[in-house]
Amino acid sequence: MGVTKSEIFSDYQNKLALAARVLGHPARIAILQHLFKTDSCVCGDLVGVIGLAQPTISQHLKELKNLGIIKGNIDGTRVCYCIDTQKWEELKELFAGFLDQTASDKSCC
Amino acid sequence: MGVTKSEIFSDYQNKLALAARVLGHPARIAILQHLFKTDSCVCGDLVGVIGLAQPTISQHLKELKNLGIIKGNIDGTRVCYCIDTQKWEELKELFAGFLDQTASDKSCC
DNA sequence: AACATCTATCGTAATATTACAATTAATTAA
DNA sequence: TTAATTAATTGTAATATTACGATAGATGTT
Repeated sequence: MGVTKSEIFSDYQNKLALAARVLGHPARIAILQHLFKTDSCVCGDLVGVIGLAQPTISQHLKELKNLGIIKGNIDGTRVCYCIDTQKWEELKELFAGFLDQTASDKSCC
Repeated sequence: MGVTKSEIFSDYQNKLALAARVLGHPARIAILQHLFKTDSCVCGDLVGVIGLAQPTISQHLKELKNLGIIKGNIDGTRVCYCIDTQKWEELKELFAGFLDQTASDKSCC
């Protein structure tokens, strides 16, 4: 065990959970915040800004890239990352659709 | 290692990541959807609705309760769960504040 | 070419998560 | 009281995640 039984859930449930899981680490939140803050794309200086080793940052960037919300551009020996605004909007809609649910007052608690 | 270095991140970053992590499992998404859908609070029939064993559901409910977004009410031998609407609004605001960020067009990618 | 710089990947250790069987605890029903 | 019902807890196995040292690969510099 220890493995999520994705097959018993809907595509929507899996998709939303996957996206939430990617946001579920402070380093990835910090990376995204930094990418939003700096107008120019950020490269390896994320390692300096956030206090984690280079391979760790690289690993987090990979997960963000896999989700699709950031893009990487090779620029010499450097790699320049930025938000994929299209995908970010999709992410926003995905979460909004879920979070906008409202509970009925018929609740027993 | 394998342990998140929470101490190097801000309270906001940790708080948001923690909340996202709780949403980061399809069973918990399914539980929340079911609680929203059924007007009356749901009890152990979550075990029937979702295809997981009772202790597993109980464990997921515990995490949702820890985050504060659901409440449990003891009703005989049963426990009745529902959304904590106040906390749900706070969660919505937390995510909205983060997701509403927009990237500048000065991006290099 | 030789060296420096930057990032990705590999390997691995420590820890966390997921799932469930078995059990316990609490309440209701007989 | 005894039995039945329901949910939480405990224990544990399988897997995933996090972090980083070491290394490789790619590009730029001298």
